[in-house]
Amino acid sequence: MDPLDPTSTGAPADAPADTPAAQLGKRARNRLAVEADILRVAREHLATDGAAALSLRAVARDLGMVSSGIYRYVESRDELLTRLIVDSYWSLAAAVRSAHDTVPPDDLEARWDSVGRALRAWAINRPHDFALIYGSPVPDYEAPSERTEEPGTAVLVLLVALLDDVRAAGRLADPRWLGLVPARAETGVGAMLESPMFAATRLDAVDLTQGLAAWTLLLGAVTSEIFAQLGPVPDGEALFECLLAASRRCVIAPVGD
Amino acid sequence: MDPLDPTSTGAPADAPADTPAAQLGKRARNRLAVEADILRVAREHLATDGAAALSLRAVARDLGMVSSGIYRYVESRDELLTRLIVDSYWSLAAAVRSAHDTVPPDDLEARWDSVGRALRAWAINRPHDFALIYGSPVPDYEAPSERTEEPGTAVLVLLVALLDDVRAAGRLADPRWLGLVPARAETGVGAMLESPMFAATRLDAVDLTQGLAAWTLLLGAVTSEIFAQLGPVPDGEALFECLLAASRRCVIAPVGD
DNA sequence: GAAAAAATGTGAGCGGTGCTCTTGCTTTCG
DNA sequence: CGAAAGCAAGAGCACCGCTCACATTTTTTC
Repeated sequence: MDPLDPTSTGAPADAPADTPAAQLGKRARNRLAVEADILRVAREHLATDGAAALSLRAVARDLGMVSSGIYRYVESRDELLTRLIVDSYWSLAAAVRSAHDTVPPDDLEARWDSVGRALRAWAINRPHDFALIYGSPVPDYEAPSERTEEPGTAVLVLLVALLDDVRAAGRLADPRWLGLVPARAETGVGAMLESPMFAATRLDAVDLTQGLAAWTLLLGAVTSEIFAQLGPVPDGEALFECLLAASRRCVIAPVGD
Repeated sequence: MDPLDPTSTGAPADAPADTPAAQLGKRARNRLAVEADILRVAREHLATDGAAALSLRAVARDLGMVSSGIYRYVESRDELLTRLIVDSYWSLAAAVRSAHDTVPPDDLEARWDSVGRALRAWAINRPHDFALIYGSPVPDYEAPSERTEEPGTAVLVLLVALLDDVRAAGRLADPRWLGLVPARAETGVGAMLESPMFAATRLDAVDLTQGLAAWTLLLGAVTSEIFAQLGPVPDGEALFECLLAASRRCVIAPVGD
């Protein structure tokens, strides 16, 4: 609207140095703000009432807009759920990565433990987000894999790198500890190794299966605690430390071995 | 009522041979039939659309009754959910127990494996029921513990007995295998041993923690597969066998040890 | 057997949901 | 400036859980 700004009619594409929002028209600026608001309010509702109770009408109401108005910004309830899921994945990945990056790379045990503890801490702080990505899938809804694949595997990518470091250091636990039958491991996960995720590694099917056992135990420990599947546990943190150590042993051999 | 009653899975309550129902008035007889019908139809809806999509109106419609009429038989939607949950618990317990009872009691490994395989098979056959009891809790609803506690712990009771047999046979895996710190295990699960569930056993905190690690790994393996947390896995059964063996090793020492 | 009581079926109705469509208005762009 | 696109608002549809008043039927009680 403002003709005084000669750049306003130019390509508002991107690559602004400073104040990117100022270059956009009031319409585009408002859209960004509203989209952010929707996600923020939806997050609040998610944290207080859970995913199933998430209501577009309620979000719109909180934002002072008419119920139908929110559909200008959100395609559907499922699409909002997808945004929240992607958001949660990134949040978890960031938490895990930042915790992992504070420990020295050569301390393999500490790296595993930091990932496990960060996962548990994140899940305790945001149980509904945890349920969103690791709980039962929302019925009649499946997240579009093209949007969730990358953030969803971010944590696994980090663990695969760690697993490869363990292998490179010759510290992989003896597969016989887990009673692993190589042939069965091969048929079970062999094809997974084709994934680009493992391109930079020298892991084989047995290594990967060990890693999956450790990850399954770790995630199972967090899931069990968050969903209270065992009822009230006296000291959840102590129990988790036990299970964390057990999961660590699945992949990393103790020093005196 | 008989917990392992096969009719609890939803078979229509036809009058048995000895016809105890014949002694009741037509009103009481009809009530039993309608209650069974409701549970059966609700099960079908649960299997096709999931728990979140379960609708009392739809169940009533399928039964040819007016939507408000169903409230003569069901207190609320949550109460119907509770019935389904209790039903699922018993169904799982029956499946696991019947599988377990077909193997000789002195074959400890086979007993563990049979439990694990029965759990997985049941979960694959009835994924929504599995999600109902081991998935994310339904928001704004918590199952009344007085109704779910007994069926919910039935599988654990069986595993605790197995664990105690493993201990009695001197076949418990070395706790160092899992890197267990006794003091931490004590604080973590010590108080759980007070439960009457462990009254007939001689298990200590370390034994129990080992068992919890095994159970967590086992349940995590099934959860991961049912909820497809790892994406498409080439051969789910082979992978499960690997994880099943790993979970078994958490509690039972291999023979040549 | 008649009357009272309890259980059951019926329909209207309340407030909530996701979502669509139409109607105007404002901003943006050629 | 005018056309096009984006937007707010409201009405409306079909569904949901749940309540209530009312008529009917069965059971119990006198």
